[in-house]
Amino acid sequence: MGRRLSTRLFNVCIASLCKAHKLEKAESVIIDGIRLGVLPDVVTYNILIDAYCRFIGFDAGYSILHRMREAGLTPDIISYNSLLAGATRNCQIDQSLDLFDEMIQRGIPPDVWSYNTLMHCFFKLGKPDVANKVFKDIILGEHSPSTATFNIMMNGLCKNGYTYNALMLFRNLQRHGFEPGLVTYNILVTGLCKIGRLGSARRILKEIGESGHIPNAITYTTVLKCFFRKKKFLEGLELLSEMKSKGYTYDGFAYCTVIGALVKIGKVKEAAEYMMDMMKTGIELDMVTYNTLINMYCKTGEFEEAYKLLDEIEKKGLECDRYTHTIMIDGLCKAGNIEGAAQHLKYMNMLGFDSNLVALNCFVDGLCKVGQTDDAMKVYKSMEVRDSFTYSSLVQNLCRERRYHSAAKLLLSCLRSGMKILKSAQRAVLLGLRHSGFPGEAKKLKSKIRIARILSH
DNA sequence: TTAGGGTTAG
Repeated sequence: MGRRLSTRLFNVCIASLCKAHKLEKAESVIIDGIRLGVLPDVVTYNILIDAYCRFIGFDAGYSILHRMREAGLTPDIISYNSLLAGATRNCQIDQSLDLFDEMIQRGIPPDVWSYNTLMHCFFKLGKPDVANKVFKDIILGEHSPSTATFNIMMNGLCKNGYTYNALMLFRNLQRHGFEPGLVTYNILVTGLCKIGRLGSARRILKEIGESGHIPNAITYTTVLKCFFRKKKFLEGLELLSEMKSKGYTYDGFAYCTVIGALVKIGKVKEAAEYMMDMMKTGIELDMVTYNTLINMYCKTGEFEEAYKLLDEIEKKGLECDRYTHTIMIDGLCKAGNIEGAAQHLKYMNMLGFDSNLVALNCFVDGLCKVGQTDDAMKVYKSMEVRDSFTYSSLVQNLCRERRYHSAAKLLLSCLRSGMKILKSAQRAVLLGLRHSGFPGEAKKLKSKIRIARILSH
């Protein structure tokens, strides 16, 4: 009894170290434990499999299985399901299928979790048809489906562009007595918001209330994000105050949504208030949170604060990502510090972030804004990949300098490459040509635009 | 052990 209890406590300790990403420490605790006579059991190894899969990779997780056998222990269904989850996280379907073979061979029959994970893997690979076959197999097979089976199915359908099918499945299940949990509702709300069906999303939100569930951070941030994306700022702010009046506690995700949205609509003062709130709660800042804050400081021109955060990130052992660099480059450009932006771009390339389209687009726009349009054109010509942002920005800036013929040329090459361009950029070129004494050119351009559009469809 | 929300540009 004493021995079992200490192994359990030992596993709790290993699990919390693994959760905190401290794998080396967890390993050294295991060694200490062995010295003290507490031997790792199947649960210990299962915790390690999951952590190694999550933080290092599938192969590292799989190697724990060997260690387990060497220690004289037999992997169980949880060991295999953790490995399946690891393979699914990286969309390694071959490894998943090999694991199924291995499980059957070793006399550990896959359970409903194994099939759920397999179905999830096919959805992640963008193969909803195969995923659907797995789903049918679960329904008709010997295992009864779990709530997660339906959740993974509905989530997979939404992510693969079949949100309405997910909604139909949901209604069908409800008719058969299925009682959705908050996760199910959130999956549907997310799916509907992603395709812009705010009305339907709101109906689901109402149903959540009627079902007796209480919407959580995820529900709110999802709907909030959708309001802001659809430029329904007023409704977004109303929802925000509703959340506030309900005494709703935010987490890091919710704070990022709110701060990001407020910065976007220029309400930086309010954004800063939310930032202070967030700091008070003592939330552990991750890269996304840092990026959100750096973006806020860049937009208010407080670069010193932004650089302080960059130092803090480094001290914490975190690594800036492409968002961080893009935010810095855009911020410096917007503040007119094109030199600083160019330097940061070089620094970013030095770090190995070599094909950052968004950062280059910001730089091109920044160069135009300080009147260095020819330099912007040079950068544009050197770019391996361009998108609708690149062209829209250049065309608009060329028009501002009354260089309508160059703008027209770029406009056409954009449309001829099958990309869209901002309507306002198109209008600027056509109006510019017309009003600067080239109405004939404008007319010709209009026809060319029409043909380019037809050909690109 | 599985599933859901957050950060960048015209």
